[in-house]
Amino acid sequence: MTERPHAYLRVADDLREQIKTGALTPGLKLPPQRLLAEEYGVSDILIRRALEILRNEGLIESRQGSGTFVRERPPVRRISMDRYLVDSGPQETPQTSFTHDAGITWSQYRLDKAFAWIEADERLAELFGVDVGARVLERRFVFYAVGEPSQMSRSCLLASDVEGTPVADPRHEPWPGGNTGQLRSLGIKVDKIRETTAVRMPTPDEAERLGIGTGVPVFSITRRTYAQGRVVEVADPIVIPGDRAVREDSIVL
Amino acid sequence: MTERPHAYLRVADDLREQIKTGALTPGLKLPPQRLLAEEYGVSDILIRRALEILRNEGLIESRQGSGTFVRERPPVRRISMDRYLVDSGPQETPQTSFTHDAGITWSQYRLDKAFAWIEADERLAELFGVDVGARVLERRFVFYAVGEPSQMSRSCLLASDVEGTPVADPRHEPWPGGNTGQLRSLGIKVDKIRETTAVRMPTPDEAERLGIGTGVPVFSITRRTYAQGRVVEVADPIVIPGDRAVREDSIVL
DNA sequence: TCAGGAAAGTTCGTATACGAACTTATCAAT
DNA sequence: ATTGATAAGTTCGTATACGAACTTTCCTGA
Repeated sequence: MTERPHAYLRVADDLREQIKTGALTPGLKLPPQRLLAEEYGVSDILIRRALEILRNEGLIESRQGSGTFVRERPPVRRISMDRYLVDSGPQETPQTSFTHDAGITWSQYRLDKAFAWIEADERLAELFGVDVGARVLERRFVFYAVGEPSQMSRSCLLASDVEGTPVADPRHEPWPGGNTGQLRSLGIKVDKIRETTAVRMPTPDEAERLGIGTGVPVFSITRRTYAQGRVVEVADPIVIPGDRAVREDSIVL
Repeated sequence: MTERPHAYLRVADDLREQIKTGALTPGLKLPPQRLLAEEYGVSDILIRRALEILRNEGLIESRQGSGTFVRERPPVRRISMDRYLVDSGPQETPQTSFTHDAGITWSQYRLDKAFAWIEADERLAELFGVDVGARVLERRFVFYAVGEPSQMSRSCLLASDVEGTPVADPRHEPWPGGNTGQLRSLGIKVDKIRETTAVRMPTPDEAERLGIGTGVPVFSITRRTYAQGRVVEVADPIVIPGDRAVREDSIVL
């Protein structure tokens, strides 16, 4: 690391180094900004800038009125397209794509849900391949694994497919077998799933619901579920905290 | 968007909105901070904070002594595992997985490279499935598409495979057909590729090389290339700016 | 006409300062 | 012993201020 000309960068570099090497261990509380300013011999505003940089990098977390802490690294969850195989497979034990990925059992699983009938806006209509204004069942979920929020999503189904069926009834969630299971109960056989994965910073709302700092990036996945050549389900977006998940993909040539 | 209690967030929101809606078009120069401060009726330091947020989001770019400009939005690049099919396919026109993804021709493609012989550290050894300390050819690349840096990576090959071959000679980069082509030239037939995709904030170094703000998240991909059941190449990490790329994946049930 | 340099404009680094908002620790009163 | 109020500690929002470093414009002089 070459000598930095700017004091706040030097401070940031130094603290980052200490965190990376483990001199500052996760969960540890940093000295108050007052002290840091004194130690480094710079004004408080430079300390604040340095801390903001580290906060953006996801290395630290500030709690107002309490202090600044080195962030804990939560366990990693592996997301793979294979999870959709369990949805459609035999159901010895109840599972969904989510429980599969999170590596948890049905009983450690919980979700918040909110159903609504809406009209497809431009984006949704394009994803579905239907006209704008088409009636759609919008289902918003927040998934918890062992109490920790670890995924939220908005999943949509066409009213023409599900209106008046048990699938449209929130009380049946969570549904063993997940989306694919639900669709199968309607006689719709899912044959292809496409996902578009983007990465971005969370909205303030997402950050709060997922219990992450606003400096932690997220996966934002758009999923299209196909059956007989048409789109039967659209999830847009599926939001997953980036600090506790990785995608796994493979190709055989 | 609800009313924000904090002035600098209001300013940032307002400017962001103007950029998103196109009221401020790419390339345009913003009013100087002095004027902005006056317009919004806040002190200059709040303007600076607001601008820093937008800079981190990759929306604007400040040139010292000159002004602050709305950034040009680079086109979105789609990353899919399909790109590895090109590598191994017939070579009518030279291509690599990178040119395929970026949707560019060979001539719009350029890369910086740096080769070195190193000894495998713990992580690398585990990825390869060899002993720590094994000799490895480390190749660092920065890929440019139409002049814009859009990917950087560290790709490693085992010395036992490549030492003394043309593949180990930097002058042969870029190699038509990419990694797979190189390995084929050594008589190694790639049969499987696995990728682990994480999302995180860029290191300061990565942000600089990729020309992104430190607030723009990146894809960090670890790739393992297999042939006959062993790992013949490891790319760790492949770093791709999150503001100009999305992953595309699909599964057929 | 052209080169050189000064002047103006601009972002950026940095300091001091004060109070608001929030959390934690302390201590007193019931 | 439990509760409730108070104080201390801490981050955060915000203001003013000055000069450094850099870029662009413009003017001067040959």
